[in-house]
Amino acid sequence: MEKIVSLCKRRGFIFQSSEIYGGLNGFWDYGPLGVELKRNLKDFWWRRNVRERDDMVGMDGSIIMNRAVWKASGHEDTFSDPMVDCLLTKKRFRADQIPPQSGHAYWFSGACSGGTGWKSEKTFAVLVRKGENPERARKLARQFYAQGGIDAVINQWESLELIGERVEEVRDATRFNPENGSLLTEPRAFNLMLKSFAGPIESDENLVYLRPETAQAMFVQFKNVLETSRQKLPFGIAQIGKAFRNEINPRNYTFRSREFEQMEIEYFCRQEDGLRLTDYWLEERLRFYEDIGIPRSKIHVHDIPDDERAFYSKKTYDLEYEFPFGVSELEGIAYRTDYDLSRHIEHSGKPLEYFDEETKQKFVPHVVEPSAGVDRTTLALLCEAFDEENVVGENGKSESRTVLRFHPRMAPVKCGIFPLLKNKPELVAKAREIASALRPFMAVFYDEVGAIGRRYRRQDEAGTPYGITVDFDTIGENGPQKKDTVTLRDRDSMRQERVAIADLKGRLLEAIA
RNA sequence: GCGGGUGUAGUUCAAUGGUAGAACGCCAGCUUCCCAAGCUGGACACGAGGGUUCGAUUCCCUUCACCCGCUCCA
Repeated sequence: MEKIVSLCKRRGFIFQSSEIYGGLNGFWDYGPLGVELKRNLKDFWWRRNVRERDDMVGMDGSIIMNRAVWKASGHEDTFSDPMVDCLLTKKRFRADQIPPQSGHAYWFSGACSGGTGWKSEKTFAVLVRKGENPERARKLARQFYAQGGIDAVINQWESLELIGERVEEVRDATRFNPENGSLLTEPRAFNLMLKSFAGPIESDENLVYLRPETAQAMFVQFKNVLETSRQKLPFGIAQIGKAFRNEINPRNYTFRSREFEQMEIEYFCRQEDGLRLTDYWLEERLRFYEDIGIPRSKIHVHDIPDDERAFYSKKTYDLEYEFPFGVSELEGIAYRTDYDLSRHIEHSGKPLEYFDEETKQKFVPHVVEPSAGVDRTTLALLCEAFDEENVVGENGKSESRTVLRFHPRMAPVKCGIFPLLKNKPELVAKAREIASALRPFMAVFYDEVGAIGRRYRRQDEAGTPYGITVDFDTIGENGPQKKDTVTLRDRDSMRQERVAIADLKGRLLEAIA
């Protein structure tokens, strides 16, 4: 992973956000190559899921929506979890998941160490359940106080003298660790939605959230889209856009960021088709990953069992990729039943039902949601493409070549174009002419600096699948047969072939289609 | 949020309580140059703030960021 991060910085794929000010935890910028890679991914997703289908339409919702949307969706309540930590082991629990316990609470107001004169005045407590030995409380308390002590205290915690012990009978208490009885911290709220204010006054009335998912816009605009697009069930709405989550702990490079981009589909259908369509979308999405260069063998399909699924979901598949830091989720495909539309019907009081002209039935459509992470998939593309190979040169010396083996369709730059020498005006002019001719059709990169081998290697690190070199044959110096031909170099095999300039465009367009 | 580790050039790594070095990379120049060739020249760094000190990149404190473990991931 370190090598990939380093390459991404070196070649301009990904930078730390606001780097010159020390960065910002959980935020990243995409550089010149990164933005092309990410755009190729989004464009291909859009093409495959929207343009090439007649049962899908797109939309682009606003990032900030009426707060009522998040009340209805349940995010305002459930997206903020009060958390508590064990004072002894530091283990964290969700406050609402602590089972009520009864017994005797042993409270202590401090501890001291006779030999060293060290003293602590922190409050601590241990719950002793029925049948347990009270001595256990004192032992845990000594361990607790020793944590904050000096070396001599830590090493001889068993001889610590406890201060201010008192016993209290408690019933159905939720402030003790269910595993060891240790006192927990006060509950602290962790709201995962980022807040702002719409309007100049920072009042509760003006409070708004940056959306934690793009999906809700597609539910709340369901009726408008249905009316204007004249779609019939089953049909889908697709959207690509930014979402924000105040992650407690951003980790693993761009994998868990606080600002990220999603590609989501809400595919609306009749209830009886829900489960079948969930499986259909699973296959459809696996095919997509294969078509961008992530082999099926690297994708783990996780069929989420009943007890781990959200209560409204009847079926959920997680698609996970083998990242260097572990197998982690790229996409979730969830059959969400009619939960979302029903919630918005209930909260807005507006009719969002579908009326079937043929059967004269009115009902709330069910929905299948394939929801993919753009940044996660971009990272997967980088991880999948990264390769270091040993190359033995003609002089017999072995060296390492770093190459990003992107699928040509995803590669940020499709083709490098090089004059063999930069001090020969005819070569330079011809190479520039070829670059100009290709530029309207694909991302190309013209480079005349350094030895030709160096320029090839530079493009290898950028993942450019093809290189075109204009040499003395091209300008007809070695006879008319080779005039107007160039060498076309393949990134992966490093092999070259002679290709007529006239054939270049067709060859390349076919490869990147 | 807790615990541990790390912050020196684009990258990898040195050294030092008193002028911060190298390699590779990058830029310019020369070279009929097809797989990181060579030669010459050049730009670029002590994460930030505070303290101790005559003087701090070095010692101390705080903070920020990154990595690992835990936790979390409706």
